[in-house]
Amino acid sequence: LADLAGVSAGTVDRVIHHRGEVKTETRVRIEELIKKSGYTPNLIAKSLASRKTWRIAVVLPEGAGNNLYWDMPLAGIRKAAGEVHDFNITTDIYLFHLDRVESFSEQMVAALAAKPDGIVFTPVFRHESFGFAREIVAAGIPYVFLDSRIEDTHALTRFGQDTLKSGYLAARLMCFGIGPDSAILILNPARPDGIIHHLIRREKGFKSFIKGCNRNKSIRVLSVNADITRPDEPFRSLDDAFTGYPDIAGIFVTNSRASLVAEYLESRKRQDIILIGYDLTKPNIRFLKKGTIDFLLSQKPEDQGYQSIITLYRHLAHKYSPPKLQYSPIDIITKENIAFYR
Amino acid sequence: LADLAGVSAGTVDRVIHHRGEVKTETRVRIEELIKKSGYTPNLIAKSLASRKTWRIAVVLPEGAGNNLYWDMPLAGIRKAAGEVHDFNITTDIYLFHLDRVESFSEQMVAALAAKPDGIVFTPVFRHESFGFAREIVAAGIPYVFLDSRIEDTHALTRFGQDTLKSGYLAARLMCFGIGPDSAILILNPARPDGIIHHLIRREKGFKSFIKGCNRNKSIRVLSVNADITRPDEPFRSLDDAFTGYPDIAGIFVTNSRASLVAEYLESRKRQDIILIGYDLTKPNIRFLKKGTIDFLLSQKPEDQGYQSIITLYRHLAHKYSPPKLQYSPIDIITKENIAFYR
DNA sequence: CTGAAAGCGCTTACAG
DNA sequence: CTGAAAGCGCTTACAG
Repeated sequence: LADLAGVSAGTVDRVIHHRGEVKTETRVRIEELIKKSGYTPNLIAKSLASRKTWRIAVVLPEGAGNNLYWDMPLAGIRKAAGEVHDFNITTDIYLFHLDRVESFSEQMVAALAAKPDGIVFTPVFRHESFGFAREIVAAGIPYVFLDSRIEDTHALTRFGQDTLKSGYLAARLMCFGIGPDSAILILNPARPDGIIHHLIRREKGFKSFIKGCNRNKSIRVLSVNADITRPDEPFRSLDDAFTGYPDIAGIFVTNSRASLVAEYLESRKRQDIILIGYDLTKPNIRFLKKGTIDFLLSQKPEDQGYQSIITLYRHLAHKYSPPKLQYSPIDIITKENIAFYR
Repeated sequence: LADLAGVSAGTVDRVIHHRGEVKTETRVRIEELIKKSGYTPNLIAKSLASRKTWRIAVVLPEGAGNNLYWDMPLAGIRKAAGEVHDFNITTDIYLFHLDRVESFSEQMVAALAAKPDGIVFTPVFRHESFGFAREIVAAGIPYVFLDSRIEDTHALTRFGQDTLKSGYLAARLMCFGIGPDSAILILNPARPDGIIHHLIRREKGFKSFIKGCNRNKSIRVLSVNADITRPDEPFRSLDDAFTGYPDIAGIFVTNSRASLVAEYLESRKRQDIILIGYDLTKPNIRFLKKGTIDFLLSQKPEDQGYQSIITLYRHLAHKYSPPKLQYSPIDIITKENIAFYR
């Protein structure tokens, strides 16, 4: 207690929190004392004494079904929620279905209706997300983007991956291992409504690196979009590609569905093909361990989820201002180091 | 407060902490209530109320001079120390010189003399470390190994890397990129008193993978120990190796001194050689960015330092028992993803 | 064996 | 503009 030096704790509190109602003279005196004594507030006591509580709403795609990816950020969010619970933070989670815009909108509306003090959400649907962001700004609520992101300068911060660089990195690995005079296939797993922005950037990054592939290996690149919602299309697309380009020696899958291609390669006995994909989903890990998938790039989704909550907590409780954009490391995972990333 | 159900807070406290002096009858009643109400103690309040303070002693090699590696765990330790400070933990750091056993012993003695409540140390000198470990056990102080480790079942936990697997991983990358019919050089940077145990294991892992190098590339492996404390020896050893084996196409350096080999390769205009090493030291990063070093494997030393303190805190304050052995992920770092690991 | 009181380092009304 | 009191959810002696 810095009140040993003149005034009462209440007054000291007022100057620390700039709550006015203090004579300039005594304010200055206390400020100097704080500096001189190297006073640093005890956050523990602060949190215990403050009756203030905060509610954070999280709107996230559901991980069930075949989109297991989304269980990972959720796990991180749950962990962080547990840790900040004693600091008077409660966390409410709203899950939506990735294939229905209305589901996203419903959950966002529900989250907003609860009037939270902070929001974490995944703006997968661009148009709608811009609308909601506007609403949230108008309500004066701080918010954080998780995983996806839209160009929005009002967000407190945006967690994500440098998608261009991640395509670059994939190409670097491919280029390192592939033999000369061969072809590479880029597979974009698409949906009826098109390809997600993310994947296009990864493809772009990949292509731009391959162009300058060192050691002049003379590599050709072709790229295919396969609608993964239609059962037979991926296999058929791949068969077509191999017929047209028998010298394909490497395949790059731009999202988490490399396991689909791995199944194909096994069925066609072509495990010699270099296969690179994204994300540590269960099926991907299985094929990585078998050697059918060579590399998986991972963006630490648990960590992103965890950080999104912690950042919001620090902002609410301690007025912390994070950098506007926070990229996760792009981990390179192989059969040999996967054991340490689980 | 669970005392709303019968007794006083003091009594509840006694049953929670098994402090005896409670009639069995009321103890059982309270225990049931705790379960039923889903009571979970507020750690914040607990820490604030408890007058107990703990001191942790950390004994670590000095990072100054040419062993910049050791600054990294230290950074993690400092970060953790800051975070647990409000939880009544103070951290004292004792640095020793890696090239003098006596320095290690002096610092260990000093650390022990302070009678800390927990100890983190790096048992680089095996013989002496066993002796100190015995002393610490006798004093009943919990301790944690950081980075290196010795076979000691009394340690609370040992943080480190699976050195065998890390050699394995290096070989996997080398094998993926190297052309057929070539030779690989393993360089062990040694000291006059021999090679550190660590490096031998890495070499062993590397060799065992290369043996089964896929696609039958017919690779030969030679290994060289170069005394890095003598200025000219590394370059001379490398010249000798290249004279004997002109088809060397890849070099694996078993510790953090890959930058030394990078300098050599640049001076001999042989940047075409694949170079794989360990640790994100400043010079290593520089050569990685230039492309002279192809891959660096990193064991998250900051994270290890950070975790060593947090683990000890959780053990002291909350009786947490960690797993006996904790391996860090082995990150694969390239020019393309280094930016995200700093 | 159990309760009542004081206190951890802060914040929050409420007097004056 | 400033102080004194009460309280956050616990722990720690101290009575009885």
